[in-house]
Amino acid sequence: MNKALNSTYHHGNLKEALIEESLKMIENDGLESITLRELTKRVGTSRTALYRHYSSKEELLKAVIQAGFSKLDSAIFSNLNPELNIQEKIYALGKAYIEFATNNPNLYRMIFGHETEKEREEACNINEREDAPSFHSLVDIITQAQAEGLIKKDDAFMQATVLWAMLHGLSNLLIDGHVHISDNINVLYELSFKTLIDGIFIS
Amino acid sequence: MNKALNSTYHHGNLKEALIEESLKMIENDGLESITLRELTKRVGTSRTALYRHYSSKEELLKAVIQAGFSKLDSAIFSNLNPELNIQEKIYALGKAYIEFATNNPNLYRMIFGHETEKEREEACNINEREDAPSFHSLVDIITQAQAEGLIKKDDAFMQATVLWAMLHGLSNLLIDGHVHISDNINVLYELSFKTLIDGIFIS
DNA sequence: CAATTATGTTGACAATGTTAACATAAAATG
DNA sequence: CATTTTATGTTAACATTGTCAACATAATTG
Repeated sequence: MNKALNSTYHHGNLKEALIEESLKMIENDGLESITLRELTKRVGTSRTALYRHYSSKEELLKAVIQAGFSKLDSAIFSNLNPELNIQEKIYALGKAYIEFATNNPNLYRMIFGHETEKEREEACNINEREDAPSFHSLVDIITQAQAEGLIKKDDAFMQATVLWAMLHGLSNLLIDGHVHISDNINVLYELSFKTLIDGIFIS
Repeated sequence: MNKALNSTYHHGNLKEALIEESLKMIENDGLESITLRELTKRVGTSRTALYRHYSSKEELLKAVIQAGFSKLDSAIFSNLNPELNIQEKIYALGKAYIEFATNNPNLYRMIFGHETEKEREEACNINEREDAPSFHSLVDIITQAQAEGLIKKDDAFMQATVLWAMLHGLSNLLIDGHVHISDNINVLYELSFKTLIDGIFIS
């Protein structure tokens, strides 16, 4: 920032600035609003300066997605009170997840929805993705809960996936306007969590 | 089709043909592959002919989305064996849902993921959307199940949403490559359904 | 048949991502 | 320190794309 006032032929930290500005634009006006010309204008460089740091727009957006995942991760886990018991932890974590999605709808949609065909194919070939480090934490929590006899003994990875699917689905339905219960999000989440505990069916 | 060989200044059923071809292109090469020039070339008209039927590309895609939802609806409900009991019905319906998504990933992603900002805002103002007529059927099934004492008495709309969220989340995770269990989809679905019945937690 | 409407075509334009050629600063090297 | 190399930024140009205006042709209506 100390260079901001000088005559700066070199920006200084263009690479990071592009991501920061992209995040802002995405959340303010949606992914569509990101055009290289507008983005670089806001950052204060010429339109093509970013090609020194990213080989294409796609590549830049990939980096933005990674940054977005980091934000999601930290939103979920950084404020997690360690004194909670496991059930409370999962409850809080799920709630934080959905709150992140509804508070940052454009970003959430982007990080989960914007993969190129190529990337998707790659993704299917690679067995370990670092998409969601938080997912591994979730598996750990569930494993621990199983050990403590709180959660049914089953494939913890699968159980984590079921939980994630519920949160992901709920988030998407909410932010894409398929469910209209703006003031009842809590009620919906409560029921979801209750379902996770007991199911919907009467057994 | 009888006009296909004539010198056809007028296409005949361009409006529908555009949707059909769009659906093909989406499923073969993804939404990105749809460019008006390519689309109209395939259909056999000039680039701008479609403006006599749709006011913009967006408007055309909206129609495609509607067609996509119809396909989803019919995939879920048209093959639903009426002799199944309610639990089996919900199981079958959920399975059909996920199979549709995994068999038509690009289309599924599109119908749920491609809303303009404007549309989203509209969506939030309108209380009744005809997105998912199937959703209403689902609410009905759940209501009926409640009456028969099979499902816990709670807000059926909310319960349907929870179920939908699970299916939607599962579908998205699978088709976007966030979960890598290509051959274990059934196992994952089984666990999801079991969770719906009994929950994950030990109570 | 004449006139009106519906539908299709052609040429042009602005916006966008990208590349090539050039410019300038910073870093490395002697 | 001087020079060379590398990193970073700029400008001009291009192909692609969605869209529009003006024109052309068919279908429909009177």
